[in-house]
Amino acid sequence: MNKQQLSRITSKAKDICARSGGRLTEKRQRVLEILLLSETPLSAYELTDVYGRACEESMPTMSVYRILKFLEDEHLVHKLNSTNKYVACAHIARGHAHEIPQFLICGKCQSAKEITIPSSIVDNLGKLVGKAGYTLMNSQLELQCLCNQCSVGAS
Amino acid sequence: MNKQQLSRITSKAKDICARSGGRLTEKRQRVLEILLLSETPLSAYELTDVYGRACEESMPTMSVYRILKFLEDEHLVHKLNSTNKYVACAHIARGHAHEIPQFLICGKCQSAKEITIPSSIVDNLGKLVGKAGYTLMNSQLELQCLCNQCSVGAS
DNA sequence: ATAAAAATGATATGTTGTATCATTCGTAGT
DNA sequence: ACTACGAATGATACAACATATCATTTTTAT
Repeated sequence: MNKQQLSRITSKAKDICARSGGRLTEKRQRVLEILLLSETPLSAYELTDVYGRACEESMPTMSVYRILKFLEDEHLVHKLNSTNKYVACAHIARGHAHEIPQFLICGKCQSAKEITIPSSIVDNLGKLVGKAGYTLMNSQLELQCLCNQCSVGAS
Repeated sequence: MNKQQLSRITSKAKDICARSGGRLTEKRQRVLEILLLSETPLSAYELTDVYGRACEESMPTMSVYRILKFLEDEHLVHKLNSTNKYVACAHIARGHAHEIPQFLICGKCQSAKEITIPSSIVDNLGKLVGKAGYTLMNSQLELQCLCNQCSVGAS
């Protein structure tokens, strides 16, 4: 991602926050940028480290958690529950309808790709869940995968 | 679950362990029984507490983790990654083909129901993942739901 | 009986996340 | 510009989840 793309995204992110009455402060923006630029999802503590090295000043982990919560509430960041790590939303630049995201997580290189599953599949899942006596509330799936690059290079 | 059912399951579990060269020791069996009898998934530390109260002797949490790992390896127990809790496999008594389980987790009462998703849906998911440049390695889904009982009683 | 292997205990520590109170920063109203 | 208020952040403590490592006990095979 180049600087122009990055600034386009953060600008869009500012709009999104403003529309909901929030503010994308400098620190929040920096945290978001770190996630946008990261090849892999990061834990809150990893983020703290990266922030400290990148910004010449450290931030308490507590603040990182707070900022992550803010960004999650704005749908700018998603948490991967299976790995306890955080990723920037892949849809900030375009419309950002914040549908429920699904993730493909490579078990080797840890990369995570955000995809949107066709509603037909989600509907089928919902029906199945209904038959089992439950109601689907949230369908953020996190699928353990191998990315093609890691598949090819596999020993 | 009554005593007879329980003993049928633990007997079956012993067979499963024996076939793979493992042993369902008394402590392992007790841990499994606690999970079989629990209404909800339990964390390792909750299990430690329950064990201590039920068995008149305490077990270090480290041992609980080891036993859980053993039981997971034998496919007698599953870990819910989204909640860091553990459940007994629902299929020990019958064939126990240990297919990949999926879970419906009630966000209100915390109950978890293990289901098997038709291979057609899993296949569709797999194709989708393939198009995105990944290979599906494991499809234990954990779906956040509301169970019917909690839906009805909802305020 | 004994040695080897498996299981468990004890202790320390690493990782993830929350609670709470203090302080700083931004903005609106005067 | 001043002030008061709320939002944001800092500092500190601690809770919950998990692993590393070495010691001890139990089981199994010879």
